[in-house]
Amino acid sequence: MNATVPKVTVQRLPVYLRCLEGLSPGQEHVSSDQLAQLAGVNSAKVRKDLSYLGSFGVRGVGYDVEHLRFQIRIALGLEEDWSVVIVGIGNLGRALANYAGFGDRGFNIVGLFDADPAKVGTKVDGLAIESLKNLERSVRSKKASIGLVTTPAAAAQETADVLAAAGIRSILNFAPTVITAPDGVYIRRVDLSTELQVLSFYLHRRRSD
Amino acid sequence: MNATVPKVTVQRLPVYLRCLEGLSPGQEHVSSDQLAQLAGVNSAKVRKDLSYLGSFGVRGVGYDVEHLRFQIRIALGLEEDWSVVIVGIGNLGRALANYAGFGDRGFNIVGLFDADPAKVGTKVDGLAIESLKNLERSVRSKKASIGLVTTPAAAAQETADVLAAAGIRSILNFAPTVITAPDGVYIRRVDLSTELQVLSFYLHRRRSD
DNA sequence: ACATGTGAAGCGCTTCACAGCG
DNA sequence: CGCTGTGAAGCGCTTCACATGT
Repeated sequence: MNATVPKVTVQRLPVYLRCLEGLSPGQEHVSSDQLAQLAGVNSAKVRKDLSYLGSFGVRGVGYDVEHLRFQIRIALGLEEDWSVVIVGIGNLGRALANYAGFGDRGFNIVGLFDADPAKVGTKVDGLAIESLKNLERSVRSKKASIGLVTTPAAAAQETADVLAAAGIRSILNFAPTVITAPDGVYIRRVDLSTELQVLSFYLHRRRSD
Repeated sequence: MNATVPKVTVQRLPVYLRCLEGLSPGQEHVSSDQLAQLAGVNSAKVRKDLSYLGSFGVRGVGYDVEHLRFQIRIALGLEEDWSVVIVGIGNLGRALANYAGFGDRGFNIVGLFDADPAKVGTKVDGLAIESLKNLERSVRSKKASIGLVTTPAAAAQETADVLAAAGIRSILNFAPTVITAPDGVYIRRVDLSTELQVLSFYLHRRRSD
C-alpha cells in the first residue's frame, strides 16, 4: 500500500489535513463525501488518495477523524520537527519570518540571512539577521534541512548553491527564476508573477471567446 | 492551432517568457533545446507547448526571440493592463503591495483593503488602505479584475464572496484554506504551509527509504 | 442500508522518433 | 545538415461503477 504515493496526492494531503482540523471538535467520523466537499475535489479522489496511505476507513461509517489526521501527519512527516532557514530578508522574507501559522508548528525558523551588511544584526521577530558567511556553519549546527529563497532573481541560483553545499535538502524558491540543485536536493518553486500571468491568460481568453 | 492550450502549458508559458527576457540582448534566435535547459524541462515539451500558440519556429534555426516573446505575451494576455486589488494588509499583503517586480508591468495595484479600522487610511507604497465598505465601489470604478486574498483563513471565504459580488473575475488566494466562488470567477491557490508540508513528505520519505 | 476500497476504463500530458523543411 | 512540428505510443492520474464489508 505504501510503496508509491502519486505526486498529486502528496499535494492534496495537506489540504485534507487542514480540512480535518477545521471540523467541529465533536465530530468523530467523516465520509469521503464530506471531506471532498471541504477540500474542493470529488469523493473518488479522496478515497483513492487515502487508500495510498492504508485502509483507514470503515464501510458504512467513514473515517475516524482523529486516526486519519494522525495517519496523514505521519505520512507527511509532520511528526518530526524541521528546521528552516530563510535567505533574503526583504519584504517577502520578513513576511515569511513573521508568518505565525507556520505549518501548524513542526517548522521552526532557525536562521535568517541576508547579503546586505546594513541588515545584518537587526532582528526580525526576535531572530537576528546573519551574514551569508555564517550560513554553512549555522545550517550545520542547527541541523536545518529546509531553505526558503527570497532573494532577488539574480542571486537565487548562487543562494541555492550555497544552501546545497551547506547540506540543505529541500528548497522553496520564491525568486522569479528557475534554479537547479544537485541530485538529492528537492526544489519547489512558488512564483507570484507566474500565477498572475496564468490568471491573465484565463481572463484574456474569456474576454475573447 | 489555438483552440485549447493545456493547463500545464499555460503554467509553463510565463517561465519561457522569463527565460527569453533573460537572454543576452544580442541573441536573435533560440532553439527549443536552449530554452528547455533554461526553463528546466525537456525540448520536446518546449516544442509541443509552443506549437499550441502557432508555428513560430524556423527549422534548422530555432525561434526568433523577439517574435516568440511577443507571441507568448499575446497568448497570456499581457498586452492588456490588469488592475489588481489586495484584501488583507498584514505582512504578506504589505509585501505583495510593495512587490516591485510585479509581473513585468501590466499588473497595476489599484486598491488595498483591510477590515481593521486602525489600518484604514495608512499608506503602503503610496496607496492608502481602504475600508472593506469601499471595496465594491472601488473595484467597479477602477475596473479591477484580479483580487489577491491575503486575509486570515477565517475571513477568506467571505472576502472571496465580496470580491465576486463586486465583479472581480480572478482570485489568487494566499489564505491557508480552500475557498469557492461562483462560475465565471477563476481561483488559484498559493499556499505556503502546503508547500512546506510537501517538502516534509519528501524529506521524510528519503530519510526512511 | 450505507460508505469504503479498487479494478478497469477514460483522459490528458509527456516523451519518442522521425518526417518535413529551411 | 539541423531543428522544428507532430503523429503515435506511453504513462500517470481521474473517474466510474460495483463488489465488499459492517
